[in-house]
This record gives sequence, structure tokens and C-alpha cells, in this order.
Amino acid sequence: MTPTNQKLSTEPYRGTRDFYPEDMSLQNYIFSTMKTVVERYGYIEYTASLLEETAMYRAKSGSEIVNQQTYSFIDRGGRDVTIRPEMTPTVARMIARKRKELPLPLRWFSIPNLFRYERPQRGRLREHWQLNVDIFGINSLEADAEIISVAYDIMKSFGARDENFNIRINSRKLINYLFNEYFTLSEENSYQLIKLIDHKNKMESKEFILQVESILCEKSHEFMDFLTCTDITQLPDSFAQYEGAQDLKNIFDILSKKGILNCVFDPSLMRGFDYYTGTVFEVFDTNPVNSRSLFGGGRYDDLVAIFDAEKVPGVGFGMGDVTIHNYIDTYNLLPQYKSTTKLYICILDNEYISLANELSSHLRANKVNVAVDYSNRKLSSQIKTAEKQKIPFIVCIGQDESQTKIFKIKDIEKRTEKIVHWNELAKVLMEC
RNA sequence: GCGACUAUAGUUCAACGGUUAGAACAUCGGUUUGUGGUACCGAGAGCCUGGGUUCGAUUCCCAGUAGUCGCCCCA
Repeated sequence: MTPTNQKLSTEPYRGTRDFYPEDMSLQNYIFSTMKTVVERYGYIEYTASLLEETAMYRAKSGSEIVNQQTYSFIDRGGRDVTIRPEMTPTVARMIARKRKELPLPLRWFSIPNLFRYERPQRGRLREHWQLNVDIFGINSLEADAEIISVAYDIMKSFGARDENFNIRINSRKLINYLFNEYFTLSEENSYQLIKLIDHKNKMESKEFILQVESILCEKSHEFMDFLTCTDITQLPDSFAQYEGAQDLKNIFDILSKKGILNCVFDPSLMRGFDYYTGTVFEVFDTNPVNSRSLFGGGRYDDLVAIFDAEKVPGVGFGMGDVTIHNYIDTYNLLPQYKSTTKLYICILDNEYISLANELSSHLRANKVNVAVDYSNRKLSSQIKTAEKQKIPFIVCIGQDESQTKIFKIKDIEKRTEKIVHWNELAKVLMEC
């Protein structure tokens, strides 16, 4: 391979995205919207390195599949290292490490980028960013309900309407009780039934019922009654009294008192069998053409304990930037791009460069974002540049301005001009 | 990991087994030496890679690669 003959590709690495300034601006909008909401609830930000020891992910999931969907490598010191595919193990590790000194309960959030080695497809890339919001150290269902209402408020902050998304809620506690104690399923049968429920929407309902019967035999009717129930208060009496069911009732109750009404009980919601121990929830786009899961989370009370620390109960969710981007795009909720640069200074002739520099320094000292055009092109080209870059104001500098120190602030969009003296420039610009 | 479809200019898309592969938008410049959304003129810029069939392949065939969608898997 001779590098001299090889043209380098300008494509970003497979499954990753470049963020050009307009994309970056949108990304910043998405992150700052998330941040504003979670901070309003008292969550504080943390972050960590992209790299973790591979052993941590093995311990958590215990399956080989993890290895096939992660970026793992051996570092120069022989350590087995993985680029984080998710943030939850990292935050659990951080909590476990300072378990004794951290004042519980904790409300923490982070917006890390995560990597998975998988085939890119709609809504799923190899690198994405994900808001992670977690409460540690509270067993109360109030924490579960708070997490769900944070998720709800974020959706609302993006401009989503109640009828365009819903929150599906289930309880792993209830499912475990049903499977293990009520239906007394073997571990293998439980696993099969969960897989089956996951595929429910991808198969004919007759076929689905047949397969349920093959696992549950005479109890399958009872199970189907459970599975088709969408209102927690309408659960069959036989298991409505169980703790998991009561928990769900309480959560729906708390949520409705908070004014969150677009949530439904969904007994088929499973969400990654591994570490969830209680409430699980998922936010769905209700668009019938494109009904899909946007994000979700749940309660995981045993996760911190894998680090050989005491149990610390946790509940939280992760919200990916790709799916939320698709969502706000679908519903036309994207904000219009605005440059962070407020003023573009056009120079009529190179002899006025020093005046432009003095002016820009003066304005920057007064917190105005200013860019200067040193291209020495004709004026119309300079103005076009400012316009294409969506910079809202321009000032032209030439002979008149250098003599009078009086400037015309031109509003590019409105096509109006304000005549302002040097001394007033900063003040006027800050106000518009 | 498996399957389907696709690959022509920066982008969206045409055409063609044979002389010079076109358009729109975008970019840059000009019409206009102190003023930008319209109009007109001009410029730069392209057949994914390798192999096969053929006198000749951007076009047909195969493989690779990449993209899109789905499966598997799963936040």
C-alpha cells in the first residue's frame, strides 16, 4: 500500500457523524434543552473517560455478546480496554468507589458519547450521545415517578405534544412474580417467554398465541388476559394484590397528580432482561406510521453491588441524541439555525484594517461576538458572506467611518440600518 | 453475523456498449470601485475499487468496498 497513490477518504469513519457548524448548533440545542430540564430538578453533572477496563462490562452482563458489540483492544501495557458502550456501569463504578463519602441520595446526569460495534441502520449508529439521568439511594416510588416526569418534561421542552408520545410502564417485579411464583416457569421457559413477548409485534397473533400455549399450557388464557391489559386498575384479581402491581398503581397515581396523563401500563414491556429490578418504562412515538421506542429506563437496585460494595438502589434512564433528533425532525420541532457571531465587520479597503481591529477589540471587550472580514474583496461579496453565515448584523468600515467614528449597524434580515456613534455601539449591539 | 436494494459533479438526479457524460441547486467570479435576498453572464468540479465479457465498458457480468432498509442482537 503506497500512501502516495492512495486518495484519503473524506467520509467520516463508518457509523459516526461529522458535526458541521449547523449540526453542532442543533446538537448544542438538544443538549442544552436536556441540561436545563435536569438541572431544574436538581441533577448535577459528572463525566468520565471514554475508556474502561473490559472486565467491568464482562462482569455486568456476563455474556460473550458484549465482546462482539464493543470496541475493545489491548493497550501498550497489555491491559484489556473497551470504549464505553453505555454509561451505567461507569456511573455505578464511580458511585461504588466513593460509596462511603458520597452523601446519598444523589441526582446525577451526564451526556457521554458511546460506541457500539454494530451495523449502522436507522436510528442506530456506531457512535451516539446519550443523556443519562439517575437517582441513587432512594427506594421510594417517588424516585421512579420523578425519573419518569423528568423524561416527560424533556419531551415537552422539545415541543412534543402529549398526543404525539406516550410513556409505557411496567414492573420487572410484577413480571418476576408472575413468571417465577404464579406460573412457576423454569428459568429457560421464562427466557423463552420473554423473547416471545419481544417478538409479539413481529408475528401473527395466532402464531403468537400458539407459542404462548406451548410454554404455558392451560395457564395461557390467564396470561393472555394479563398481556392485553392496558390499565393497571383493571388487572385480574388473582395478581392485582401483589406488591409489583401495587407499586405500579402508586406510580400511575403519583404521575397523574403531577399532570402526566399520557402514560399507559404495558405488560409486554421488557427492556433488557439483565439488571432492571423494578419499574421499567419506555417513551414511544405515537405516530402510527412510525411508532417506535424513543428511549427508556428503569430501576436497578443491584448494579452498584457488582463492585463488591453495599447495595445502592438506583433508578434512571438514557436518552439518545439520534432518536430524539429524528423525533423533533418528524414533528417539525427543529429550531432555526442562528450564528453565535453577532456582528460581521466589512472593510472597504485594506487601509482601514487597523480601525476595524480597534473596533472589534473594543466590542469584544464589551462581550459582543465579532468577526472581521480581511479578504479585501468587494463589499457586496463581504455582505453575502455574512448573510450566508447567518450573522445578524454588519458594520462597514471605510473613509466616512474613519473620519466621523459614526457607524451604520445593518440588520441583515430586516434590511434596516441604525446610525450609532462608536461610544454607543457596544450597548446598542447588546440590546438587539 | 445473514438477506434485499443502491453506487455518475459538493448535493439531488439524467443520459449512453463507441467522438466532447448533461441539468438543477450549491460554491467561486463577473454585470455593479460604499451595500446583500431577484435577474443575466462565466468558471471550477464527476462515472466507487478490482477482475471478467467485448475490437471497445461509466453502461453488461462477478467480487470487494460503502450507503440505505430489514433480520439477528440490543440501548
